[in-house]
Amino acid sequence: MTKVNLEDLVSLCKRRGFIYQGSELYGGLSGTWDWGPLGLSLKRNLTNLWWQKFVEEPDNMYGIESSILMNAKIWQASGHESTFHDPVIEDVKTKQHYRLDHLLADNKVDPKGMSLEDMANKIKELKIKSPDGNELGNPSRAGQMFKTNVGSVEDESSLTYLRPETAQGMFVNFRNIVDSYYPDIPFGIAQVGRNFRNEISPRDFIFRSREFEIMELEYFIDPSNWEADFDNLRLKMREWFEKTLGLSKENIKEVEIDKSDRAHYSDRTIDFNYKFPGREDELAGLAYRSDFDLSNHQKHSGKNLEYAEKGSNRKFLPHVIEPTFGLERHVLAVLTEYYKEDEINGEKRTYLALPANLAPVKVAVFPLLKNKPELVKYAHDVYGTLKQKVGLAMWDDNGNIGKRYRRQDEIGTPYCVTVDFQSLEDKTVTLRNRDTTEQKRMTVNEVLAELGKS
RNA sequence: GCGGGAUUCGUAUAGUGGUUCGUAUGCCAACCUUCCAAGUUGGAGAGACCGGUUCGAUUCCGGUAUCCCGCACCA
Repeated sequence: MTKVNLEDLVSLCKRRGFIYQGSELYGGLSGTWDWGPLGLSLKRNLTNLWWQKFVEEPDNMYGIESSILMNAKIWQASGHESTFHDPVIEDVKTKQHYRLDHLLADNKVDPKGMSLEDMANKIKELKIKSPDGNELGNPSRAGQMFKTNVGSVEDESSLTYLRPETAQGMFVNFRNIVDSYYPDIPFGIAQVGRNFRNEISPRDFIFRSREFEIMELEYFIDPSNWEADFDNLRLKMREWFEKTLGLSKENIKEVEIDKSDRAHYSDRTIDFNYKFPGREDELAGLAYRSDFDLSNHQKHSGKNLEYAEKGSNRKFLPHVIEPTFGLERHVLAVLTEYYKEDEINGEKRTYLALPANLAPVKVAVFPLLKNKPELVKYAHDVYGTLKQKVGLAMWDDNGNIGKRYRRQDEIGTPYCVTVDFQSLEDKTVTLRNRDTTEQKRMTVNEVLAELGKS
């Protein structure tokens, strides 16, 4: 198995036009990434596959797209306004920052519900020192939500945030979906969207950035049998990783999150970790959120969010199971999984063994020789036909045939079609397979059939 | 955010207080080439940014930005 290191991936992504550093021309902006044509194509293919599997295939899923700017009250109700601003305190000597609430918890004080001042006072009162044994200074909050103002006046009343998660968009539309469709429980609301978090230190290429996309599902259930629903979703997620994306079992690890690390309202949370280059970390998660979100919104909005069961008098707040998928992390996982090296005639070859439904370019077409107009002309015709039918096709007549194959290998194009002299006589072309490098001679129609299979 | 290191053509690198910043590869063009990075010729392309020292700075110094490694943070 080929071992990948992150630098090789970053270099390939930049060189071949997958992913660039954000604002690069002006020295960059930490934690932002710009997607080039191939990266975007890969990302969209991935999103489409996800949408197909989790939204279109089942018949109880409702896809939505909620706005990034939302009423600030939503972030109060969800608890983000308080918990997404981590309280920290400074060691006056080392200038290190420590989590204020964690220090208190370590000293057997429950920080829940305490204001920043209360917590700081408690530190003074108990004469708590930093882990290095130094005095602690002023408390502050490490803000994780991007603030902005809606309207022309910039004051408290116009303040809101760029959403730090997509989930609330689904919860606040729960009633809309019920009113429009009145689906039977269980049903799900799904969306793919951008999120913004002012991370302290974005790291590891696109793994942790300040602006990122999440593919997410809120599955509304009857709480009486949540374990079964949870397990079904867990299996479905495994199917997605292993069957749809073809990620190998050894690279995916399910991790049960301990009660102490779980949100207090959750009875079960699983992380799906992937073996990224140099580290194993979270790719997706599955959390049982109980009725935490709906009951909070019911309380804060004052609106009744109960679901009235059909054919009975029962009314209840559905519980929620939430599968979450980091889109950029999926791109990184897929690149990691399919980055391969082998040898052809003693020369190293780098290629992306991407499944055809993920590959940014499905097929490339070349004339065997560039300086023979009749070859070029016919190859152009073939290219035109394929492009019309397949869409994601690429033309290349640069250098020699070997170079073109290698170039396509590196961006993961599964098939290359070459027009040679025999093509002019019998209208056949060669179809070259990326992974085996084998070639088969066939007509253009047969090529289309072959492409249609994958 | 803290500590350490780094930043030179797209990529990977070399070297230098003073003439035109070298190389490989990639890229572009021409020629050549009848299937896996062949060859020839030509071409474009670089010292992150802002200051300071100096007659002169890509080189030395400071700041900023970004990246990498640790810590911390996040999930």
